[in-house]
Amino acid sequence: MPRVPPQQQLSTNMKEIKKGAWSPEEDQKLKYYIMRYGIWNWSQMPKFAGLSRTGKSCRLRWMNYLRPDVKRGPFTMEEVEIVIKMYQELGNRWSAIAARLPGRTDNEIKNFFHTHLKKHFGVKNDASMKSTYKARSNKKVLKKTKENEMTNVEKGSPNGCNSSENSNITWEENQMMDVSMNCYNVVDQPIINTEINPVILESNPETGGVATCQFEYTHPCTIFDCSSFDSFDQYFDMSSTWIDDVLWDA
DNA sequence: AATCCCACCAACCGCCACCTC
DNA sequence: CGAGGTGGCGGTTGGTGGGAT
Repeated sequence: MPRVPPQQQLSTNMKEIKKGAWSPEEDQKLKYYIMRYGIWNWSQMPKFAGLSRTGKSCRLRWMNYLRPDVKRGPFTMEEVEIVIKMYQELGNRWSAIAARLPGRTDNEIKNFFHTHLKKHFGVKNDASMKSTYKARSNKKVLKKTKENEMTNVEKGSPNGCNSSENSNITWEENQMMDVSMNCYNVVDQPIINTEINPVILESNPETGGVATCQFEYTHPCTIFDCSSFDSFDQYFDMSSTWIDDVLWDA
């Protein structure tokens, strides 16, 4: 029997698989779900998190952008040196290189290499590569600083999200969401350490009651009757509305 | 001021390795 | 042992913004 691609598997369950840039709401849903229930199964997760995305897409978004320990901003000279050194050692094994650069993702390193370093490889030596990067990097930092100054003045949304028509979300907006979620957990107790180390689950919280299950908070479908809460979506809608109310009132 | 070009980067795609049954 | 499911990896694409003309 031919293998069924994950997209097709999901399309039977989901009305429509969304592609392209992630909206702030989608980010918040994914982040909130993982913070609350951990990572248990990427392919099933979008369904329970109320996301019309493939598991792969969710995983990528989490790994490359939403994960709390992801480091943003320009590469430091030390990081550039490591990338160059590791590339010479390992070649295009980006994940292996990323393992040597805490906070940097393989995707980010790959992009960085293709945009900054690739053209230099085999043409120029390391010193010239680094000097070229340094000049560009300084220019970029200056630009970013200027942007941030502008941003601090112009952005005024109480929940930190830019409520403009643009559906793309910035890193700064995501960080604001982190702050929001830390302050206003919908559960009675704070979620201990999950901001740094989300729980990796061994079972589906949907099934509940499994001995090896490590999640700290009960999945909405086990709190309530599954017929009334058959997805995380409904629960999230209730919770986020509550969060929004608190934040706007504050 | 308008248009074009290019750099950047988030996200997608296809493939493969590993695991489970 | 083989089939199927899942996650991870690397290559590539497409949208966007900024600089050049």
